[in-house]
Amino acid sequence: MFKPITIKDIAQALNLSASTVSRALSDSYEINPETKKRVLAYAEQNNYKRNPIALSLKQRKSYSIGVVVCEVANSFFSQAIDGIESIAYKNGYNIIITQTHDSYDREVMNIKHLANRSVDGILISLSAETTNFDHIKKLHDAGLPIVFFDRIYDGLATHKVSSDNRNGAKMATQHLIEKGYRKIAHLANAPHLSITKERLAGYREALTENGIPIEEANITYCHHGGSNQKEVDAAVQYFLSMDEKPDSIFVASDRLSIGCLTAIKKYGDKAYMPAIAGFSNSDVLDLFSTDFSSIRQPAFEMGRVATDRLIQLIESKYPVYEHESIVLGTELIERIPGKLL
Amino acid sequence: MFKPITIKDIAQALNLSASTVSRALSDSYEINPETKKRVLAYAEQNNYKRNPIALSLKQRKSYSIGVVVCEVANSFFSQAIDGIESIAYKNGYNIIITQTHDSYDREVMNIKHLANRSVDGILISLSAETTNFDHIKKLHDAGLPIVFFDRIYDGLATHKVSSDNRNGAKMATQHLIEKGYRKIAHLANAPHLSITKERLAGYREALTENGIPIEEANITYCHHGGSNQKEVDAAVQYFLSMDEKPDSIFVASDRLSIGCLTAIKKYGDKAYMPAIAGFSNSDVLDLFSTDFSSIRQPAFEMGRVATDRLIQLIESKYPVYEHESIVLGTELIERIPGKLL
DNA sequence: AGCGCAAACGATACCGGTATCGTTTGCACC
DNA sequence: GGTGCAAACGATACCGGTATCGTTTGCGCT
Repeated sequence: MFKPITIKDIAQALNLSASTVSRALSDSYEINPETKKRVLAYAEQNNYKRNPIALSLKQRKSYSIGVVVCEVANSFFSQAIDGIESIAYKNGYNIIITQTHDSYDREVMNIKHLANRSVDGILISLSAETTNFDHIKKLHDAGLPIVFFDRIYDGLATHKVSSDNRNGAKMATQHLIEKGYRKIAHLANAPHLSITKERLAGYREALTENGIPIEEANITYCHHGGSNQKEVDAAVQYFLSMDEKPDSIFVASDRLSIGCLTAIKKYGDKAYMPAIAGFSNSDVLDLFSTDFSSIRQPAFEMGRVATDRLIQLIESKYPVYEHESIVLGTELIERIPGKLL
Repeated sequence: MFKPITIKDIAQALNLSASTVSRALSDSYEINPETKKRVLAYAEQNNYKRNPIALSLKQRKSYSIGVVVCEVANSFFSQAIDGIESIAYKNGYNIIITQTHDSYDREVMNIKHLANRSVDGILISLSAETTNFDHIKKLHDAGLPIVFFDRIYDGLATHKVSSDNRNGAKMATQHLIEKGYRKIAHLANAPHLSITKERLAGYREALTENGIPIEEANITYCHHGGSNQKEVDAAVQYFLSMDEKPDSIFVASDRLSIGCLTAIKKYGDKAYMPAIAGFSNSDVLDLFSTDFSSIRQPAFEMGRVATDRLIQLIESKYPVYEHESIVLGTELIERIPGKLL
C-alpha cells in the first residue's frame, strides 16, 4: 500500500543510471545541464520525494531532535515548544516530544527511546525527581549533542539555557514585601532542581536585603514538582496549620502556582487569604485581577535559543569544547486586585 | 562521532553470520538455544540496540505518527496531545507534532513535511483557514492512514473523533438563559469548521427551545480562529457598539474565550459587562470565580481514542472500509461569581 | 550403504539513497 | 596517430537490518 516513486524508477524511465539521477537531483557539476533538466522535469511531474529514511541510514543522521519536558499541558513548556519548533523547522529538523510527568523512570525511558530512535540531539528539561544523571551522561559521552534548558544539570559540559531565576524570585519576593507583607512563605519545587536552588536564593536575597529574617519553617518543598496535587495540598495545609500563618506565599513554578491556588480554594476561607506571587507563564492568569502577581519566563525565546545551540552542536564538524550558559531575563507582571474581571 | 554497535559487529565477535545474529535477536525457532544465549549475552553486554532507521527502510514503516494541530500552547490541544502520546508510546510509536497556527499554508506545508518524513499515519485537527482539502485527500488516496479529531472534515472516508459540540453549545447557551440572560451573542469560529457549525446549531437550538428569536446580527465569526487578537478585538468592539448591546456572549472555542476576555478587559467598562460562557479546557479558569461558565471537552480522551483508531488503521493488514465517527460527551462547568478567589 | 529429512547456520539480495571509483567518448595537441 | 585529459555517465559498495534461499551436518531408517 502506498509506494512512492524512487530514484531507480526515474533512472529506468529516462534510460539513465541511478547514480546519474541522484547527481542530477543534487545539482552535481558533472552532469550535463540537458540531462539535469530532463531528470528534474520528470521528478517534478511524478512528484518524486527523496526518501528521508534512506538518507538517514546512509548519512547516519535523522534530522530530528528529541525534546524532554515534564508535560506539554503547561504554559511554560508549551510556549517553549513553540520556540523550539520555530527554529527546528526552519532548519529542516522535526521534533519528537516526550513527557516525563516529573518521573525519573519515565525520563530514563524517554531518553533511551529517543536515543534508539536515533535523534541527532536532545533538548532536556529535567524531571523533578531526577538526581542521578548517568542515563544522560552516557549518551553525552557517546557523542550525542545535548542541550539543557530551564531545569539544568551543571555536571555536563554542554550548553545550558535558563532564565534569571534568582532575580525573578527576588523580584517576586520584593514585590510582596513592597505590598506590606512580612511573613512570606515559599512553596518550592524539588530541592535538587537547579531552578529550585536559584529561586530559593533570590527569595532569601530579597528577605535579607529588607531585613526580614529567613525562617526555614516557612519553606516547603514539593519533591514531585506538584505533579500530584496531594503534595501541594499538604504543603498548603501545612502553611494554614502554622501558629503564625504566613501572610503571603512565593510560589516557585507554573505548575505549583496552579496547584497552590487550587489548594487554597479548597482549604482556605474568607477570613484568611494569603497573597500569592510566583512563577507562571499562563496567559489566562493575565485576564484576572486576583492578588496574584507573577514572574514570567521568556519561554518561547528559551526554546528558540536552546534549539539554535543544539543545532549548532549537531552540525559542527568538529567537537565543541566551549559551552555557553545562557541566562535570559524574567519579567514581573503585577496584578492589581479590584480591576475588571 | 558516536557510532553504535551493529549486528555485524556481533557476528564478527562471535564468529557467526549476520543472518544468524539477526535471527537470534528476534528469537527465531531455527537457532540453537545455545547460540541464542551467546548472542543475547553479547548484545546485552555491549548494549546493542537495533537501528530503527535501517528497520524503517527495510519494512517501509517508521513507527511514528504525525500530529497536526493549530498550537500546542492551548489547553485543549496540549491535553489532547497528552492523550495521543499515552497511546502512541504504549504501542511503540513516537509522535511528531506540528503546528499550523491556524494558517492554511502552514497546514499544507506541515502535512507534506510529515508525508515526506514517512510517518505511518497522521492525526489532524484542521486549521481555521482550511477550505480546500486536496492536500489531505491526495495522501489519503495514496493509502496513508489519517484520522481526524476535533476539527473534522466529513468528505473523507476515515475515522473521526470529536466531542458533542452541538450539545455542549446548547448547554452553555441554556445555562446563560437560565441565569436570566436574553440577548445572547455568539462569538463563533471560522464558518467552515465542523465545530463551528455544530456549536452554532446547539446555540440556535437552545434559543429556539426557549422561545428566544435568533438574530443573525448577534453572531460574529472569527475567520482565523482568533489566532490574531485583532480579529477578536473587532468582534467584541462590534458587540459593544450595538444599539442594544448583548447581555451575554457564548464563545465558541478555547482560544476565542481567552481572546474574548482579553478584549473585554481592554474595551469593556464597569458599567457594561456581559456574562460569558464558552468552550474552554483551561485548568486555570477553574480557579477563578468570574462569571464565566465553560464547556469542557474530553481532550485527553479524544486524543487517546483518535490515536487508538489510527494505529488500528496503520496495523490493519487489509484495507479498512468501515469507519467510525466517534462523539464524546462534553461537560458544563459552572462558575459562581463571588466565591473565593 | 544410501536416502530422506530436519536442525542450524551462511550467503545473498533488497530497502533507497549517495560516495567512490571506473568507463566511455570526443577532442586538442604534439 | 598516439597520448592526455576532461566531460558525462555507469557500476559497485555501503548504511544496518531482514527475508529468502542455499548449504552443511548429523541422525534415523530401510
